[in-house]
Amino acid sequence: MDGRRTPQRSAVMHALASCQDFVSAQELHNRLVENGIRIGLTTVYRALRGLEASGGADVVRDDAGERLYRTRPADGHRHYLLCRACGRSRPVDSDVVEEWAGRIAAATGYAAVEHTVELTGVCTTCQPSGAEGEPPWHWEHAPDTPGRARSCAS
Amino acid sequence: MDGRRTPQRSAVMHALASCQDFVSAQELHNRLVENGIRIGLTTVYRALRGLEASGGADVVRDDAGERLYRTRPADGHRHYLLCRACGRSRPVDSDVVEEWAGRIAAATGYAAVEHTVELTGVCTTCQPSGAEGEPPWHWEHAPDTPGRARSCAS
DNA sequence: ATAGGTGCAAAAGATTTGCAACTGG
DNA sequence: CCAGTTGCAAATCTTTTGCACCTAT
Repeated sequence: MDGRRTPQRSAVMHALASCQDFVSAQELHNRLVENGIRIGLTTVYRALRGLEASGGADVVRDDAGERLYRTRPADGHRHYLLCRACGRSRPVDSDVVEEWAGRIAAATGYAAVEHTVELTGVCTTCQPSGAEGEPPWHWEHAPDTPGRARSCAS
Repeated sequence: MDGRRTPQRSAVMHALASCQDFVSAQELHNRLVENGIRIGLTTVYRALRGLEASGGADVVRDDAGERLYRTRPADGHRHYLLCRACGRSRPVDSDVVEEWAGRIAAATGYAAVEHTVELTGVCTTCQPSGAEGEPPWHWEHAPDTPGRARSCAS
């Protein structure tokens, strides 16, 4: 029901797991190839889709509509706070929201209520020290590519 | 700062406003054309992009990554609960979430924290009466197209 | 053996962009 | 007038699919 075990899939799962942040299918594919792993982009997409379906990964969409994946922590359902500058993400405590969602469901009578919650901001490391208030950049793709400089374990 | 006033833009704004639910640029374009309004799809996209930028409309992405727009209520920032069966949406009280987001921001030190919150479920009208528990459909595109039957004011 | 997996090239779709013609103020 | 708009066609870009070939089990 969940598929066969193949080197490619293991590679994708491992690559995703070793990177504690959200990555796009294409980024993941690049890394795999750079690390000498022969794998097709299509396969990466399929593997990620499988993970998503089986609940093994969380997904968000960046502003451009691209899907970003991240291995889901063992304890299930999670929401994240992403840094718009460096792309790093961290799970946040979302009990309040879970309850809120449940209350809405009860109050409205809607069935099978699901929710999507995403937080984005600029982490302390990325904040232009000294500059108060809002930073000049406005949630576009980073000027050059500092935002794509997600290191992970390569 | 917000552009020139043209019949096309007015048409888009009016069409969007007269439809109290989320619509895609393409759907909106279809309706406009069906109503005898000559307008290019490109223009609809541009008008919606403008509205989004000026805060005149809220945007969500459906499961296929398509952008759906909805006129934003006069009182600003809002979150919605969408029915996965009929596509209808309703604003929900999200003070709790707003506070929660603020708290997270303060606790983590992240700056300029923004949030995205989407709730989806099956409204009472669409719930298969008699059938308890989870409906058989699993958040795919509706079997045929009952979900696209958003009436609005045509 | 054989159902499932893989990868290439091509298809699909939504959104954007180049550009020449048009128009609100 | 003329900067801002429009709309068509063509370009982008991510994700999916057709298909022939491979490989875990």
